Amino acid sequence: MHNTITTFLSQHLQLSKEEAQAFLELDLVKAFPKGTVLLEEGVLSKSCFVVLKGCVRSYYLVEGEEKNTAFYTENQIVTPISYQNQQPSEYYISCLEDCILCVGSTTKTEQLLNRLPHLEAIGYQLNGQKAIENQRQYEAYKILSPEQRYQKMLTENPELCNRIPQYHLASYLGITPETLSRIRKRIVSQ
Amino acid sequence: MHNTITTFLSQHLQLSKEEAQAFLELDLVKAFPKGTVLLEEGVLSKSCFVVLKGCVRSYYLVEGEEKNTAFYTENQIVTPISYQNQQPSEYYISCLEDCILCVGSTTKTEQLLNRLPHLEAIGYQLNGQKAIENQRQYEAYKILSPEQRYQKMLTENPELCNRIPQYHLASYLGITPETLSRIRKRIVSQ
DNA sequence: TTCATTTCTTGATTCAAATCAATGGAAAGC
DNA sequence: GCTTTCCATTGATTTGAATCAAGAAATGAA
Repeated sequence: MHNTITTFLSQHLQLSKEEAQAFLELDLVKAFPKGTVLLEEGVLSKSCFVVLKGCVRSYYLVEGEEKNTAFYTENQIVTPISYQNQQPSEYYISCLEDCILCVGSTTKTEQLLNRLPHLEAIGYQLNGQKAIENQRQYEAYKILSPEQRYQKMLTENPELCNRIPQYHLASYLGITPETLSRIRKRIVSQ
Repeated sequence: MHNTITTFLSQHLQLSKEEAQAFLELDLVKAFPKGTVLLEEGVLSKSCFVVLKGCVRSYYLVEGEEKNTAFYTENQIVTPISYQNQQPSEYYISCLEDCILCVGSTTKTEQLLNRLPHLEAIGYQLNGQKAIENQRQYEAYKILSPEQRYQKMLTENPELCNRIPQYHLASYLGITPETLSRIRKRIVSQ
């Protein structure tokens, strides 16, 4: 387990051994079975997460329909808007698979920042990257047709396309499962 | 002019007089006539902007069609992705109206950060806010119907709806001008 | 293995927005 | 002023995705 965490950390943060140790000592890692709801609509988020193993999704509930907005897999950071702005969440987050997550809270983050002040600059960078990524995704969604969005997904995230049930993928792509099925048929027969 | 800048600054940054002075001394403010292209596809962006007066839009050129992705008006910050990651831009930015802009460059930003190191933390915050804003916009676009998107625009940004030609607004909303016209008709007759 | 549940596919129909085409108005240029 | 160009509206038609409705396949549990 410690190994998984340090692997993740080294990929993102270039920490010294002491620094990595600081992370481990905070005891942040927890396991969650498939289906666990990590955050509910209307609730204040107390935690952010890093996926060490498994898959997490976020989704809005609109007129009884779940609308997936993101999937998070190994080494990805899940920071609910509600966690950042301390407003009630507008969406849900739940585990698509059995998960092992690094769970962060404001107090633990504070402790960490106290021990490792230079992490603040890294957070700065991560926020900037996140802003860019969100903008790109938004623009790609607007510009591309459903079929093009699926093609993009296929090339950029082939593993995810196999890992996730199609109806979840369809919801994420903003189409019905039926339409996704037909798109796939079209692509195969070309 | 200086007044406009200091007004903007005070709204965002809570600067001392000395700090505000540092901004002014860098001579960042320029005027651009309507139609000026501030950034072209394929080009490396050398500048970021703050709109002091006027309106700026960003758009992709897809198969000869302009697809608007954002409008920026007074006091809004325009940071091209290309400026941040120093990759060729995938989209255009141009002036919808005659504009007065505060123009930032990497060298000027450096000078500023040298004089006012505490601005770094503010940039940190702004990045975080931007990330949230982008995410919300993306999710709203996915969840809402064209009509709902227009309604949202109307309530959140009524001035902009009057300020911008409808066909630009339609492009931004991801619909044709004809459809927007029909949506407007529907709403009025209710 | 069998049964049940969940997920995916296929077909027929409906519906909303795009497209095509024309007209009416407003702003810009002379 | 008038003309021209650009923009908004309206109508008729087409199109692509949603919906409705069955089945088929895969997955999981007993």
